[in-house]
Amino acid sequence: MRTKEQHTREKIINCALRIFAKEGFFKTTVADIAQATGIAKGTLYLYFKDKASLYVSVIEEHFKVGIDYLHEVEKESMTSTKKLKKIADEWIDTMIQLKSSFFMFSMENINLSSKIMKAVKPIMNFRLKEMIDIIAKIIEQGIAKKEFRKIEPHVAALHYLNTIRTGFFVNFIVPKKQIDKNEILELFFNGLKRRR
Amino acid sequence: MRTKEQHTREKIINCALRIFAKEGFFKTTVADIAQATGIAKGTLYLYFKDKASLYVSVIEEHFKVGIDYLHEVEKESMTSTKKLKKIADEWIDTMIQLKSSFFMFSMENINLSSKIMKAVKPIMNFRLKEMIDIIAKIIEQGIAKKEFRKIEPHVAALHYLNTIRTGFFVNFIVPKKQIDKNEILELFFNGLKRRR
Amino acid sequence: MRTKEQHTREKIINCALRIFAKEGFFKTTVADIAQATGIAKGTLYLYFKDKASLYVSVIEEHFKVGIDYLHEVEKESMTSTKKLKKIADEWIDTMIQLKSSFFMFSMENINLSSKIMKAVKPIMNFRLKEMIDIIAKIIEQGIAKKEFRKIEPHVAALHYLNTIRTGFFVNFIVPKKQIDKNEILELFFNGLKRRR
Amino acid sequence: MRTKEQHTREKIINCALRIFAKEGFFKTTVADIAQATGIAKGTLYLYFKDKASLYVSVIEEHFKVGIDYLHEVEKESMTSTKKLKKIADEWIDTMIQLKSSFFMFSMENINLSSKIMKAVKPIMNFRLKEMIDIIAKIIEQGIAKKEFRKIEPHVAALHYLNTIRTGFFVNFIVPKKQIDKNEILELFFNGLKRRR
DNA sequence: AATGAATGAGTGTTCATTCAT
DNA sequence: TATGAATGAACACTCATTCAT
Repeated sequence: MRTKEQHTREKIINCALRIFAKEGFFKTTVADIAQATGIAKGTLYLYFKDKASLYVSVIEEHFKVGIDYLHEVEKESMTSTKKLKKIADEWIDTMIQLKSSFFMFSMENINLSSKIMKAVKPIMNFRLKEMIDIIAKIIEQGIAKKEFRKIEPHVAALHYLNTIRTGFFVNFIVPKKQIDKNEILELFFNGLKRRR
Repeated sequence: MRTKEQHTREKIINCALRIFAKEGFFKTTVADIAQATGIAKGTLYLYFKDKASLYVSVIEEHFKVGIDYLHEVEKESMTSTKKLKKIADEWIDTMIQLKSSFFMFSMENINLSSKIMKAVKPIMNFRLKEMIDIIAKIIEQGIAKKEFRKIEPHVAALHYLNTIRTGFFVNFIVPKKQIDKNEILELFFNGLKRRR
Repeated sequence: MRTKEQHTREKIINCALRIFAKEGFFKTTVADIAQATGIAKGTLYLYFKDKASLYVSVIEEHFKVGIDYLHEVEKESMTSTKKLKKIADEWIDTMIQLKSSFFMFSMENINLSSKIMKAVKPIMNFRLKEMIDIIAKIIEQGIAKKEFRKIEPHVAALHYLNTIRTGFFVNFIVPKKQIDKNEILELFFNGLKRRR
Repeated sequence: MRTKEQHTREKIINCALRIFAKEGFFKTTVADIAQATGIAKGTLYLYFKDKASLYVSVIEEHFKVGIDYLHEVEKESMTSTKKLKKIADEWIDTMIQLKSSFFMFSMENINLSSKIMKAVKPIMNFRLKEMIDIIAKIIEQGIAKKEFRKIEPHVAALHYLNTIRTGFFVNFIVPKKQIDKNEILELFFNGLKRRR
């Protein structure tokens, strides 16, 4: 059973996610988030110590959802290729909807020297490694089943995330609309294929 | 011949680049830039309308340098693979030095909805396309010479830029040196290779 | 018989006294007092209209205790000198324990122009006069019994309170530890003594 | 020659003194001080790090003026009694004008546990001791000249400062003019007198 | 052209107070 | 009676921008 408190907390995180994603940390005001959530500014501080903690919580939640999804798909009975396609499709769509690659692949900020980022960095790093591990596991299974050639699975996993990012940006940058994410994914899978 | 004005302008841009790269747009204060440049805050406004324009100028300059380098390498007589490796090496090193992937590959910000980004976006988009065109040209040459299989060169070019980005982040994310940029790049090139 | 209501009220006042004394009016939060009392913030408002009224009540109670004590000692059968010594000892100890000269002699705040102080001022004034009257009575008795020379008893009473204050502060300000309150009191009593 | 900067700084301190004295630290807003000084809020921060530093500066300045005055009077050729009377008269008048005993004798706050007071405390303590030393010196001279009996001069000095305070409060507490500052002071001096 | 003191709009955060339960 | 979540007014402080010199 969900208490009201948890509900409000989640509501704030969800609204904050959308705004942080669109505006970034600094342009986002606490007032914006409160208004979007339909609560008073002060109320937000009952749930989060300060703006930075909220940001960290949003990232943590966002990663959690992502990692849960990875686990879920990993357990399904499909070829590794299909699993990776499914995940990529889902995530690219999510990013398109949010209009932001946001945290999940926003490793940019990792180098910002501000206080906030110093707090976010270890969390992101830890979670990112978790993600990479799960993806690497899927890739290992694919190697075992001869779907892929023998490659270092962690390297391939990182490259996979990179490919998803490209799949998102292709919508904004490359003009011809006929290009779609499948073309980019094909590029990735080709790199993994066994040479005939 | 370079006037003093041009000299000051360039000096500001160079100092601003370093600070913007490290701190990001919002954390960077006009005072920081002025101090780093060794001029007064007010002076900065003689050269740039406002902080946002300075940011735009910094990006433009940064892209210009990048595009010039691309043109230069493109003209050299090497295999396309070697050209792309050379560029990737150079850029990853630059990013490591700046401790930031900064603009060049910071397509993230492209979706930020703030005023500044609205000004930056078309410029970045335009320049990014210019970059992609040159890289696509190199890839096309590779396809012609049977180095690469037949793929959409613009898509591959975007994927190439993302891969460079990943090659940079590997240093921060996966601390164990078992994964390095070359492994990531190799995976990318493999995706382009013809199947035997 | 004491109702539960009265009990809670008194408990709040006692806790508030300690906190107000240590932190002052503004640094003390209603939440602090509620927590120290072991009640909810809202409950406090069932007993006191607002923070200022609580403050006023605390002062009133504090004065009441002081005045009751004065009456009590006044009735005892001792020389006036002994009565005054007894009172001074008791009060200096209390202040040292509270680590604050607090209200009793904190006429400072009397000049603060804030709303709260406007409410507190007449109460403090009234009660202070009551105190001074009782002390003056003790002094008058001393004069009658030739313990003291003829002086205006109200003036002497005020000076007596002043002396107690000095007795407290001497602990914090004058470095040599060998000085104690008795030395200060001696200074006071000497002023009252008849010249031989 | 006084620079403009020094002038503004002093102006801020003077205005702040009046407001802090009347309202206390917490009720005083930075906006109030800025407005009274005739400058913008931001300008104030060019001269003082924050509200607390301004407060500290105000206290320091206030003590400086007081200590300078003590030194000045101490050097004059009068009896010690006359010196102490002169100082008391001057200070009580100043306090009446400021409508606040403010810092000089506001030893109350010395026990407040807030951050600000933690910064102020050592400064006040140090300056207070300086004051007490000068007054003690005057008292010692009085003892040497047989004006006063043998008493611990530092204790007497502290008591003297408290008496001045009382001399000020008499105006607020006992409205009927039957008690005035001179009566209180006389009582103090009597305590110092040698018994015939 | 260059300065840097002055500005004031904008923001994060606190906390006394209320009110539905 | 008691609660404590919710409120929002109030305030300290920052910083891009201006302008008199």
